[in-house]
Amino acid sequence: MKIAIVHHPETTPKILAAQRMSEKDKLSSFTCMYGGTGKMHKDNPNRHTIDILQQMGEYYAQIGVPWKPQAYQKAIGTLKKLEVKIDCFEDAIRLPNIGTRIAKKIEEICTTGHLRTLDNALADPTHKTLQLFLRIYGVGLSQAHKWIQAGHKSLDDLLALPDLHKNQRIGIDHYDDFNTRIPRDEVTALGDIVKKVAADINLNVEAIIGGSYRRGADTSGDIDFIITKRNTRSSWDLLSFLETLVARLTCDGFLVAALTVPASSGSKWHGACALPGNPLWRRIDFLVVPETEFGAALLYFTGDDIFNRSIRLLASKKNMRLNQKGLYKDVLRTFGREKLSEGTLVEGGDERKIFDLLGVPWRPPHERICR
DNA sequence: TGGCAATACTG
DNA sequence: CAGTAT
DNA sequence: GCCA
Repeated sequence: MKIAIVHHPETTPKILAAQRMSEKDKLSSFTCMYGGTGKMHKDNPNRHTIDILQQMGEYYAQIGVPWKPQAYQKAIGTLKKLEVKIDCFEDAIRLPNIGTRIAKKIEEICTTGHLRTLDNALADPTHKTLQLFLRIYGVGLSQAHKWIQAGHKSLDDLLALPDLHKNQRIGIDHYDDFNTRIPRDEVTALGDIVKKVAADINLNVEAIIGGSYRRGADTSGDIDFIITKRNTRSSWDLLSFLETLVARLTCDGFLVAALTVPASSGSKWHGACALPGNPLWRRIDFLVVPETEFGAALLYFTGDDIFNRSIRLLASKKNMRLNQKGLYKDVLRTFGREKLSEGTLVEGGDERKIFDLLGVPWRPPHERICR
């Protein structure tokens, strides 16, 4: 007897095509699929709107409101790509990542020149103090609030405290240093010193500068080093090298403070360095990675953070997981998306392959500026 | 209306 | 663990 | 705050 093959409605070619389209549409909403150059031309017609929304987002971040800052960042990302001025609710609301609330604010900004909610917020003297304290390395909302609650108003007030944590004291002592942008040329010069010493210790080691520097920025907030060594399969293989490197650079007077040191199985070192003859302390981070994780580490340390979050979210939607060590597949999660299994490693060594496996078009670092 | 990245180090 | 950092 |  012949068995009739009946297409289930959802498997007809037409429907399948439609489903593929909807898959594609879903993916197109991920920032990482398009990236951005971050080049905000001085003539961007929305620069004033962007500036105000930026402050509004920062304000929410500073008072610890969850998720809104990210929403503002995404909205700003949309405006930055435009070449036309958006000055009314109707035009704004059509744009991706701009909903009712932000569209209203855009209209207010364009008609009055400012945002009343923001003006009120920034007029609050307590908030000024909060902003001051939050820019201390090692100080977050929780600590800043406690200090404000206790009546402290200045960095000098804090320096008089007997129970400051080690890193907090460094953060305050070098408050201005750490909050001063580093010109690209200086990052290059600082990097050359590290590279020279690294090569002197072990020729199989490669040290590259990631972060905003790799994205082509002309100033950076800190220096992010990714260090790898040929034929290594675990970051443990690099810990002794890192120890030697840090010792040598400290001895040379280049490294001037250690803020965090890797655990026995760890991989990151945070601290400060200074160019000979330059009194400014600069934040510097080392991430040591085995060759097998180099691509994932590079992706992670190149950022920007919006790009990272976007591509990691995309991975998780595909039942995968992306972290600084690699891309994993078959990750099991609960209905609440809580992770149940690590998944199996698919790729870690090659940055391009990770893009490919995720279906994300490769883009050079300077096109990963999404904020 | 629920989800929004994922992980390392300090105290 | 909560907090801070990337 | 925005989006699926």
